[in-house]
Amino acid sequence: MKTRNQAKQKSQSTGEDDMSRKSGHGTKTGTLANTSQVGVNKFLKQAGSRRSRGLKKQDSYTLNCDSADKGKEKHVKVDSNGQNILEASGSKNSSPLNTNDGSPQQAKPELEDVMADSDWEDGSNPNSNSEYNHSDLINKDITIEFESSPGTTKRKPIRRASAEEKEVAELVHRAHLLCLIGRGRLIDSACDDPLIQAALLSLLPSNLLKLLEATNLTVDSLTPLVNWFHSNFHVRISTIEKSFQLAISRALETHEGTPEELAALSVALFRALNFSTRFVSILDVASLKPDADKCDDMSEGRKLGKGVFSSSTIMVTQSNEASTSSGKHTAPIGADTKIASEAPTKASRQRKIKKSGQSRTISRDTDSPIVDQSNEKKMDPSSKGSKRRGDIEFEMQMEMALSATAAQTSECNIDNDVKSSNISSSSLSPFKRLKKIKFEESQEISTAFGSRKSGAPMYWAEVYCTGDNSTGKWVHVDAVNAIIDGEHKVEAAAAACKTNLRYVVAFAGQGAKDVTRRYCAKWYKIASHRVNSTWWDAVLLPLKELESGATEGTHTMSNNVKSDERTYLEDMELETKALTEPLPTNQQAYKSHHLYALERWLTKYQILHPKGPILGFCSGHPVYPRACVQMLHTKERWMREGLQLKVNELPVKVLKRSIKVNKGKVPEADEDDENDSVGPGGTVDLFGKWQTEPLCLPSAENGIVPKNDRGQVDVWSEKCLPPGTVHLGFPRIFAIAKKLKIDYAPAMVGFDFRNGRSIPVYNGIVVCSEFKNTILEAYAEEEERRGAEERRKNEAQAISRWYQLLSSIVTRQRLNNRYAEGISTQPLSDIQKTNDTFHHHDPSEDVTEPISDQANEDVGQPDVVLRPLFEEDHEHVFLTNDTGSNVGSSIRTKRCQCGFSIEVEEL
DNA sequence: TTGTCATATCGAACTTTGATCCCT
DNA sequence: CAGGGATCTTTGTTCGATATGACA
Repeated sequence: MKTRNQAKQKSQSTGEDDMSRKSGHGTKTGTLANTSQVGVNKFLKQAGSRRSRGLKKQDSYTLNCDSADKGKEKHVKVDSNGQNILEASGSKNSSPLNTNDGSPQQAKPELEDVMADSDWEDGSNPNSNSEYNHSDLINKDITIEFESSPGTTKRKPIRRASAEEKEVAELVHRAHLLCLIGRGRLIDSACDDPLIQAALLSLLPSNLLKLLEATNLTVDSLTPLVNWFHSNFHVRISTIEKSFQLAISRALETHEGTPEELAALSVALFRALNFSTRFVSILDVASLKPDADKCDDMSEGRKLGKGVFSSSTIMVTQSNEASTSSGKHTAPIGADTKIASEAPTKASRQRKIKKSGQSRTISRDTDSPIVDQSNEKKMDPSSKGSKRRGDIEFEMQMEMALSATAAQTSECNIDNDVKSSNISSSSLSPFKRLKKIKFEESQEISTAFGSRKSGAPMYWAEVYCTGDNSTGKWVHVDAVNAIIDGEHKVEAAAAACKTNLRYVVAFAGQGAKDVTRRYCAKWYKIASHRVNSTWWDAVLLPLKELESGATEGTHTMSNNVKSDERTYLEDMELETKALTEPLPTNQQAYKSHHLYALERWLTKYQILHPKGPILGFCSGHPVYPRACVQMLHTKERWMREGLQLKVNELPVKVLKRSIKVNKGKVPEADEDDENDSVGPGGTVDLFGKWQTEPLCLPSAENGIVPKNDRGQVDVWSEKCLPPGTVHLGFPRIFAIAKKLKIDYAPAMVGFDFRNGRSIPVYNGIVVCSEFKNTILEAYAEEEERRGAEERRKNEAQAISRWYQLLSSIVTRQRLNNRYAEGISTQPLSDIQKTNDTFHHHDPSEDVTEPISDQANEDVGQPDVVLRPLFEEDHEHVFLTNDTGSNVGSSIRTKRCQCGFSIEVEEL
């Protein structure tokens, strides 16, 4: 039975649940394999339902399946799970059409269940008419009617994500995070490769090698090194090698590589020079919110390979849509409709982006080849020309990006304005060129490349600089773009490329540390896009230790700051940053801000206490620290938390109770209620936590359990137990207490909703602690007795059924013998033979033994009872000693030799 | 372009302490 | 006739979060 309370607990403990599973002592079924399976199943199910969502929109579809089942018309019905279920009219042996979705191993009974259980949407299907002649339509084309033509479907159906979809999105998010952490560690360890480090050192000009001897590393001393790296290594888009180790070696050889590889090389170089260096990466992870990928987070789709098609295919198919789709796609109407309706908006959006100049950069993404390949695959061979033009476009963009980054290096002024920091004046000319090309090209080549929000700084290094002062700090070094100490620019640059800066993780020594705070000024914007921090912290905890262990003192030993202090100082720095976020300028940001609060955005059950200090003003409204926001509850609610109100506390807030609650009960009083609802019973008094104290219930005295006015104890938690009492949550235990005449109270543990009302749920009893052992012992004894009794009953029933079975066999044989002479007498002789072998048993011997023993050793007991069956006109005779009885029970089983038995209770 | 506001919608939380019939 | 067990049915409201669109 699921009580509301339990359900609530379950929902609240989702985070911990995962943690406990992770640590191995979770639920019984919480093995890693099971957990994974559950997650994967959800995902697959989700995928299936997503695919069919388009179909679901229509009422029902019919299609001709000539190849599959010639001459038979099938009605495709799509159930809520996305499985296509076919009914072949007039044919019983129809089988599910083997479409892509749905589970092929689905058994037939299940299928029937699905058909029975699913809510069929009523469709105006003429074929369902029994008078309908099937042959008439066999060769006719099927017309599919859309409710509105694709061109006019402007308004998107607003469908909000369900809880399940959210859960799946979160699972994907988590899994993706783990993968990206794994990737980061892989790269980090590649940066430690001594061969690569040595090779890099060998390339370094001698003047830069002096850095090896540098005692106090400063930001300025890094500049020539970074400039050298920037001028010697260049960005290439694709990578050929599959292993990162090989890829980085190749990048080292060719002086070209993906941004990821180059960033790794820079890290390796810094490490070769004995700098404490981390490899830092933005984890561009799949969105935590369902369906966010397709609208605002295309990079995530890109990373996952999920959005790749949705972005690239549309661009290409847009032009060929008419020619390709009409012939092939008859079934997946919904999907095509969706694409068709979405394509224009996307294209326009991308054009918008381009116009605003945000497509300045090249794709530095490692996954770009995937995108390109998929583009190629999706493209028609005939559209090869457009691909070429795409290449030209891409080259242009690359050139543009390089010039842009070069310009950035020279004049990296601190500018919060995204556009101005990214598009320097020198980069305008290639941008114009690109625009011109785009203008000249027909729309079909369009934006396949520019659509991707690429070019965001994704990888860089952090070098620990002791500098002139004694404290030192981690310095952002983006060698690929030749930016040093530009941590404040990262957020803007990422935002310009529509990349969310949700997770920035620094890797070192196989460990990892979340350093998002360093780069993120507006935490409130990303907070809701990050996973449950409990889980994330638990994941990072061991990695953080590894990381801090690795970054200790690899630099010169002369610095004053010790390694653990270094970690501590950085933690403090990040913490400080977290606590000193600037006040947002828009009011809505205060709604869910973790640091600040406006009174107007407080919820019904919240209050400011104490009301101050005022940290500032936003549009004239005072801003208070979020820490002053306190939750309010009713007296009863606090009781559940194990708290009670202090004496003489007045409610800090009084809410009007909803009128409608009483409406149903007192229909006559409607008008009165509406007019004046503020009565003593019409209000809810709310109290803050500061008005409460630990619950102090009357303690048990003289073996009497203090009960509430309902004669029970509400056991919301252990805290709610009166002192000196224990909760014994066992079934039927109240009977023991009753029997022993020990005072007890039923333990109510929650409510269950049935018949539209809440029903209390009880679980065991509450008794005084001194009786605990007595009751438990008696309970164990009683349960044992009950168990034995149940066993005895089961066995007696088994025996009885054996008797009945064998009797009926014998009877049947006898009838056969009598009325069907000559037909297979063999079985009878077998049975008789069996009987004969047991004939030496004396029936009176058996009854002296307990029945349970008989049943175990000699289940059938046919020898005793079968013989009399052959006698005609049998009357049951219950011998006085032929009874079985259980010790301590007044029930006796009387048994006739024929097998008939009856239970009687002796008075 | 961004912020604000209104509106719509969904999910979550909260609410809260049986009645009746049938069999033994 | 008492007592125990099975069965009945599956609320309704409010609030918060979020998406969307209009407008400044």
